[in-house]
Amino acid sequence: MKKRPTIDDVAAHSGVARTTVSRVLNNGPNVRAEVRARVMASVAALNYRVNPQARMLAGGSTGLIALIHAFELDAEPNSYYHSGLELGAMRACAELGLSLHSRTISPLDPARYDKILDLITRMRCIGMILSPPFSDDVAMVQQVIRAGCPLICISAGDAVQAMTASVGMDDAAAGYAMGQHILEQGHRAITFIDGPEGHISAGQRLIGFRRCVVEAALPADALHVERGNFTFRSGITIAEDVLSRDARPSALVCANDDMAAGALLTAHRLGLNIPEDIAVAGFDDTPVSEIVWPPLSTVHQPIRRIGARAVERIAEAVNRGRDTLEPGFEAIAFHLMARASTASKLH
Amino acid sequence: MKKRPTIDDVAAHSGVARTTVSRVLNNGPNVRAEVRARVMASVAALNYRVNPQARMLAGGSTGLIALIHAFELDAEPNSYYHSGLELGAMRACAELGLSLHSRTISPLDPARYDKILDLITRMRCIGMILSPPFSDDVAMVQQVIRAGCPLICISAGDAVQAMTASVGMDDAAAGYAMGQHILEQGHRAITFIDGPEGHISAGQRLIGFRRCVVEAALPADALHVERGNFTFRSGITIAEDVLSRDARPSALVCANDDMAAGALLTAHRLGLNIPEDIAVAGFDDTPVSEIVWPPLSTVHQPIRRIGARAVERIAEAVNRGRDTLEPGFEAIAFHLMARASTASKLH
DNA sequence: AAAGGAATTGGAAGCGCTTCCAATTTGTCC
DNA sequence: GGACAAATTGGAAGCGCTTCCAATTCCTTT
Repeated sequence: MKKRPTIDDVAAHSGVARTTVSRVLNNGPNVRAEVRARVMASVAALNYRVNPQARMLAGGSTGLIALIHAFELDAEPNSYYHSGLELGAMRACAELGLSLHSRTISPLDPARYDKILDLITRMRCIGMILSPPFSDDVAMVQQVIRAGCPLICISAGDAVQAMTASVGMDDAAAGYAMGQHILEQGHRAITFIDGPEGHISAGQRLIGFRRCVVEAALPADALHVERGNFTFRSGITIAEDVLSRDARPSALVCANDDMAAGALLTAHRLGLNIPEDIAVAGFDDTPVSEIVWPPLSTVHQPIRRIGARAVERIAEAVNRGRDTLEPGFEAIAFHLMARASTASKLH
Repeated sequence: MKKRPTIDDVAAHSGVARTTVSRVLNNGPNVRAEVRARVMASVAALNYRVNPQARMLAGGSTGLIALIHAFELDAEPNSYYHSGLELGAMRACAELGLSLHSRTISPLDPARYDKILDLITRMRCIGMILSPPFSDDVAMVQQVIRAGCPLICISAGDAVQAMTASVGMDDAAAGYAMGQHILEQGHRAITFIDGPEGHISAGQRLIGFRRCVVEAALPADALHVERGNFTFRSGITIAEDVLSRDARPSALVCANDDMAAGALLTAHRLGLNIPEDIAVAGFDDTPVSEIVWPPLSTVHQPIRRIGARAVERIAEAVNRGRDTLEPGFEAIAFHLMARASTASKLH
């Protein structure tokens, strides 16, 4: 029932001025190491946590972070991906006393650059998060950086990674892990259904998967690739084509779960048993993967964690007074979820 | 690029003191109607919006709202339902300058009451949202109310509705709407798969559905009811039973989408055509409903909206200085999503 | 060893708002 | 019509923090 300690309590406890505590808290310069340590000790002793509201008020900052995602007619509007990203980002914002403004913009909107710049100029947001496919739009990234807004891109490609920070799961590694899993199950004739052309994550997943196959020294024709577009429908139609050929593969790996769900459906319709006749796997571990039969093997993409990290990275940079994030990619750990849709035919 | 107007700008513009503006903004007493109107006009003219951070700081309130959901082993941890509720609530909180603390508690935890009370006493939250099944735990509701914490329950039953406010979709009306849709398609032999025993929403859906059937003056045996438990698995097994009987129904209505997805699977396995041989419908409109074949007819439950309303209601009450919400149920509009899984056999 | 500068620390003003309390106006009663 | 209470309004003190600027201390120089 006690009141929370304030910065003044910390100051009194460590015998310095409030200003000095503030400096320590904000990684400010000009504080002796000894003093800094003493203040930190007091912070710990009193279990002090800054009041973000007071900080924002005094600092005059809006504390606003913009999360931009693309509106695409193809994709369902409440997609698991976007919700997860937003929820993760929101939680992190709440933790840090920031606020999140999430906005959907069409990649075809001619005014899209202006809209984004407006967020920076008029709404004065202190940082921005771009999700795919905006996270790979070099021109847009350039504009934002030039406007002096700390920017982090979700699952960006190489070009953007060289310009600013990016977070995401290591899709190539995930593809590789899936490759290992599939090969372990004894499959030697595999079809991989890729995502839409130019989609970074899908491309990386394939690259990793292929690398695994190549390293296993399988014949070149062990792996076939088809192009899908991430939708359930495309999973259905491509699987119809693939599974009705003479030389049917024994495993069908799809670059996301929705297509895998479609493939599963087609397999059922063709009277195939899963995984005995055909193993199926996806990527992302969206809720669908447990609402299909058999439960789908997939790679869990920690999308909320990714959203949260994006916010944290921006907050760190801002606290350090930087208006640009260190270029490079930060990988968030993924997990292979081996479920019944790929259970081994060998055991 | 202009700075946002402050309360002092409004005060100057309307020729009163800052204090008076504050009173108007907080619905305080002792303000002449004429003055109130003048201030409101200035607020509108300047497009003024209070700075929630400053308000919290000065008011000394934590601005914290607790969202409690139950941790259940059966349910998937990232369920669409919980995420949606949380996201909606978070957005509303952001809008209102509040913060949300969402917490999962096991309904079996012997310390669950203490944990909840702790949130009120120690964390000093200004309001609480209980989601099912906690929203129907009369003892818990009583405790929270007695602790003087404004409480709103999601989709509560009658007993709780008499004690505090509740929001949700009108499940009985949704059931009725689904009944109308199913009857319109010409079905006269229907099986309804109910949710777990005691589940308020599932029960209401059935009640509404049954009322529709009764009003249509169909014979008593037109509607059969089976008990499911909301899981995909239970949809599969119950459908196996129901669909392999001699007198197979022509429509299978499930109290949620997950069970409907299971039923759909079973129907495929049994070689039935959907919707020709058997129509299938669900409730909720979760993403699965478009990741199955054929796309599932269902009732869209605006779960984000519900979360947002819950927060708004608490904020309203708190602003008005009340520590208890008006008992009663607030219904959020739903929409029937008629898709291919119930397309008419008549047309 | 004295002066100049850099590094470190503290004082104090204010961010935009609520709220206690005092000041002013209005209404009421005999 | 004057005294008193009630209603209405305004002044001013903070809420917990950042930040400008002045004060102090510590090193370097020459």
